[in-house]
Amino acid sequence: MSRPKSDRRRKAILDAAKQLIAERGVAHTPTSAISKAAGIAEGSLFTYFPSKDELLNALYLEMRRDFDRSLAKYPQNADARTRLKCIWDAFIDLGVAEPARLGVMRQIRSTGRLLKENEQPGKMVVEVLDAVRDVIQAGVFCGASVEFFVLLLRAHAEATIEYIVAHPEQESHSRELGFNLIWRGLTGC
Amino acid sequence: MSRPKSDRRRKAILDAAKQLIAERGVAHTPTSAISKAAGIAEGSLFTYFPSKDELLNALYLEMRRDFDRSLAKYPQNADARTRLKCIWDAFIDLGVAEPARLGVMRQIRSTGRLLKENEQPGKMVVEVLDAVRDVIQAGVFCGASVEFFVLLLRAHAEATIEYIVAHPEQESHSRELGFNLIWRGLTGC
Amino acid sequence: MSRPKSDRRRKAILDAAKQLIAERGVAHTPTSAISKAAGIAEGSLFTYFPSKDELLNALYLEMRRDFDRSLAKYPQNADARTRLKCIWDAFIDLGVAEPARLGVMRQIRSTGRLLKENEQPGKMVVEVLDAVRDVIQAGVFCGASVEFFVLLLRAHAEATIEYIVAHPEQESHSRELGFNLIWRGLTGC
Amino acid sequence: MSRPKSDRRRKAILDAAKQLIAERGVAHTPTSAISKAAGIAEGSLFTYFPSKDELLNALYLEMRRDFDRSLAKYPQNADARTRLKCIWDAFIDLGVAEPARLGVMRQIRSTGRLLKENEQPGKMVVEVLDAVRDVIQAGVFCGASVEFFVLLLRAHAEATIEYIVAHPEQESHSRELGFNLIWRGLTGC
DNA sequence: CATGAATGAGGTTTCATTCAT
DNA sequence: TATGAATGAAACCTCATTCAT
Repeated sequence: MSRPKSDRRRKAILDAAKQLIAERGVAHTPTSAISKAAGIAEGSLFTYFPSKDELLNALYLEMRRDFDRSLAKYPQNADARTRLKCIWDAFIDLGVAEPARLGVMRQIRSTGRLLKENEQPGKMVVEVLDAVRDVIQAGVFCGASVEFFVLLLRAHAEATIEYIVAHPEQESHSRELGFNLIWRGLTGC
Repeated sequence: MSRPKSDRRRKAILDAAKQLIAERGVAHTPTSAISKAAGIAEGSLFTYFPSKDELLNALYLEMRRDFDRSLAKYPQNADARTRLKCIWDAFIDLGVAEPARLGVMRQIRSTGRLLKENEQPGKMVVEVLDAVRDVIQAGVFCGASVEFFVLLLRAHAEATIEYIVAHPEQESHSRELGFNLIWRGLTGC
Repeated sequence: MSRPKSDRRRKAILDAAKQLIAERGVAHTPTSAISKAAGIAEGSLFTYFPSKDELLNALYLEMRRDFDRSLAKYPQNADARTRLKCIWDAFIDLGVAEPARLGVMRQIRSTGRLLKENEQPGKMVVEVLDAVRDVIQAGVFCGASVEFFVLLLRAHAEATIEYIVAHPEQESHSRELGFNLIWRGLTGC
Repeated sequence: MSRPKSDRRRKAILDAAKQLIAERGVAHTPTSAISKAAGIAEGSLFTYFPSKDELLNALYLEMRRDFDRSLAKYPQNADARTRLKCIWDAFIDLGVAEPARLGVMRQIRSTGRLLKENEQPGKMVVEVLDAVRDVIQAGVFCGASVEFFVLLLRAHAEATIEYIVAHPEQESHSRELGFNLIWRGLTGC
């Protein structure tokens, strides 16, 4: 249970994995390639992660923590629109800063090998739920399922990121447009 | 003169592939499992598809044809809302009828081994572009990029399908809700 | 035991096999390629030859018959030099006319799957033995093994063919040179 | 730091390959048989040689080095006959010591998968060219192509080896006979 | 602990041969 | 008889994981 010697190495492995998976896909990223890219021996990888699956899980968890960290200065008491916009911006920022991230997370999720313990919702998800709940209660969709809207919101944001990555020159415009569209959809104004 | 290459077998292979990939992912679906599930010998798969990649391509193409077929009675001359709703419903119908479909298509796309010829847009994509163009020109987002909205629309629809699959009892409600939300977002009414 | 229907087809198969084996080697010449090149169905090949090995054997036999046929007008009663030169020329002619021949025969021999019955010596070999015997008895190597000299002679001739094929412009010269050299070696004059 | 790649194992693989190929031919020698005969796991073969082709290349190279090593004490400054006889004896010695060698080399060459870098001539070939050049210039064949004679010489020597292997009791006699014959052929004395 | 050679199950694909048509 | 789809035993090779050093 004692943490392995070097945290630097552990990070190097996760970084290498993230990059390679983004470039080539989980299926075409052997552990040997990861350890090589991380500058360690093939076997050493397994002193940091007992199996490839556990490495993927750790990577997933790590990336989700990034999201939660991005909400450090979250305006807990602001009105719903402000809070939602804050989450939206944080999400878009992270996605644009490292476009690989969402793709890698999706890939890992789609392998169906995420351990149960990693499926508990992160802080960002919780906050989104909260903000969306407020919005709904006030609007024409009052009574509808919060989970549904959260799903739509995430899909919306991911599509926005995808578009921004493909057309970086329209970043600020697209970011506002995307948010306005979903906000108008939700609230009618 | 000889036993003809049977369409039933070809279909059986594609069906088996679709189901197994949906359940286990492309990477964990060996051709041996596909041929076994299709009830044929391992080698026979390769008389129908020269390689696993070509099988995946054929599967992808087949599924996209389903989409285009679903637009058979498309009201070409109706107003934009009617047309968009028609596409929306067709998309949701297909997705709900076979939830695996979108996941499988995404997986195949993400393998990066789609042949070029399969990347030309299907009929559905073309029609969506058309309808969205009309909507935008009439609204407050006039001047914005059509591609962006199409991206958003697809993301929106896929999220809706995901939710319906998870909560089938709310199908018709969610379907309308999803469409109304994006429509309101787009048009303001 | 009844000979299969069409001799033309049988010949087509053997010709296709010869050519493909010459170009690509036995190991890289599947029966499917042979039947395709011969213009028949995959299965049909096996109505003419019960197995790939038997096809190779038949091909080998066929080629050896070419050698024997080339000795049709053999001057049985001429002096040893004349006879040996006649064999030499016939051998070189065949080899140069179809350089693939010797290579294919060697390949088939080296598969180690020649049936015993095909290993009996052809007419050419018999005549060579005879002629060489005469030469030896008259010369300084009197008492040496005939088989040895036959081996040397064949090796010599094959090397000559190889050289001629690579340098066709020196054909007649090389052909004489080769023969003179071995003749001088054998007889001293 | 870790278990070093063992030269013993590498040699065992090459030896196993040589023997099996000699017995059964390249085409009927799967890598699995080689690794089994070498006493290692199937996969281990590929830590020493990245592919079957590279193994064959290495084997070829190794065998050719044997030839060059056999010329260690080559009498560079002796007269042509002495030098040629020295080469002849070295060649015959190696061939007789391991009759498989020439056959294996020929097989590997005939696969057409020799890497380019392995096709540069070895020391033995160079020396033969040199010696033969001297002989020719002095004799009646003055003006003829050196390459041709080298070809003949090799063919001659290989045939001699073949005969010796089949009739070991006549080794020393056949060896002299073979050389004398080609020498007389070349020089007339 | 770090290393990288060793392992062997499993993946895709080929191909001689059989057999339904 | 001719056809070519069907078969399944290998073939070559990859890769997560173990283990000697």
